[in-house]
Amino acid sequence: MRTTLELGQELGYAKLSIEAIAARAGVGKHTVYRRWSSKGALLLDSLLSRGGSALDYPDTGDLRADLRRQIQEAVGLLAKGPLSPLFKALVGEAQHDPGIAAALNERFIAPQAAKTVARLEAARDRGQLAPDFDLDLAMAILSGPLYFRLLITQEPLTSDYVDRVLDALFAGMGPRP
Amino acid sequence: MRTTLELGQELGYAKLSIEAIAARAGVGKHTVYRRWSSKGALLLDSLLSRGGSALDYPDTGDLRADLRRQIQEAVGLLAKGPLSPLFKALVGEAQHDPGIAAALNERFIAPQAAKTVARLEAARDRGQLAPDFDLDLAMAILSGPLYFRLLITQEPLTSDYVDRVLDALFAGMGPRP
DNA sequence: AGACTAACGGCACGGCACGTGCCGTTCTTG
DNA sequence: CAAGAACGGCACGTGCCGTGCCGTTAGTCT
Repeated sequence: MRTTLELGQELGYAKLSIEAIAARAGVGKHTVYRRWSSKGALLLDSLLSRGGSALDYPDTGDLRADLRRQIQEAVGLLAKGPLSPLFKALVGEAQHDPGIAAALNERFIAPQAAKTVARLEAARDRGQLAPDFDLDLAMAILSGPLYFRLLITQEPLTSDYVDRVLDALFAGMGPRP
Repeated sequence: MRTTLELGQELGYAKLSIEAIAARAGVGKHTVYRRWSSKGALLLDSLLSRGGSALDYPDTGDLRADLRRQIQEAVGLLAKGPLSPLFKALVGEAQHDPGIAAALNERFIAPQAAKTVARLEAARDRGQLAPDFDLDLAMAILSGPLYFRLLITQEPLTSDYVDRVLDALFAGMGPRP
């Protein structure tokens, strides 16, 4: 997995081959195929083994600050760090490999989304949010524009942009009497 | 281009090969390579030749209804139609091919986004929106969650979901005295 | 301790699609 | 009507795929 990330950063996902990974790692191809059914599955595990756990939510009581901090951290890892191209390529791979799509969702997207929703829920329970607000939707409105920038328009994800999304979200989310 | 879409729907993008397209079309490979530099470029042109133009905005004066109608139409084409898997695969391809990413943006995403912004602008000029509202951001908040569902969580894009996103957007967008 | 077995690294193989030559033919253009 | 470009067809070398088959190593069980 270490070699996968190394070679992936050097060559890019498109030119990355299991053959080259095995050779560089000093390993037979069988040993790779025995554990991973495809290049995508290998990359998913490789990426999750790095920093997948680092994305935990703080709960300082200040919802907006907590959201901001966690998102900035995720953006730093997935959109700015050296692994960003590989993560994007993995999402790309998910578009034509249902197995990868399912695994990516199950092991990364869904847990991450659940954490966001849980944090929103905590805030709602404390009366910081309108009780009828759709938390899943709020999560999507928060994440959606960021992934949109990352994957579609490919513009840089500045922290200013994150703040603007947060502003917009809270403008429609605040406690309504 | 017709053969590309046909074969693409049959085999899926991953198994689609220029070799097979040329053979099915009764054409030499040179003839394909002369016009398109990659499978992705060919698919982009093929997709744009279909229904790319059908996504124009109505302007009935009712902003919400117009947005809703245009989005439902786009969703029908890109997320529900038979070309949906190919469109998703193209976005996937853009993740590791900067040329495709640029072309996709320039020829599809940006024009579409510009239309949305223009429609919002018209509404703002008529006083239907707060004058200080960030239209580009509004567009992203509208599109983002939809692409998020389409590409990331891969859940179905129901018209109910579209409506909920619209609701959320307008809750934070309405004219503020 | 020793025997058994599963996993291993290395190598070779057939298969496929890539991208690019070269052929002789057909179509377009001036 | 002549020149040249574009064409369909075919073949080639290349790279990686996924899978066999070796002989060796490492872990397990009694």
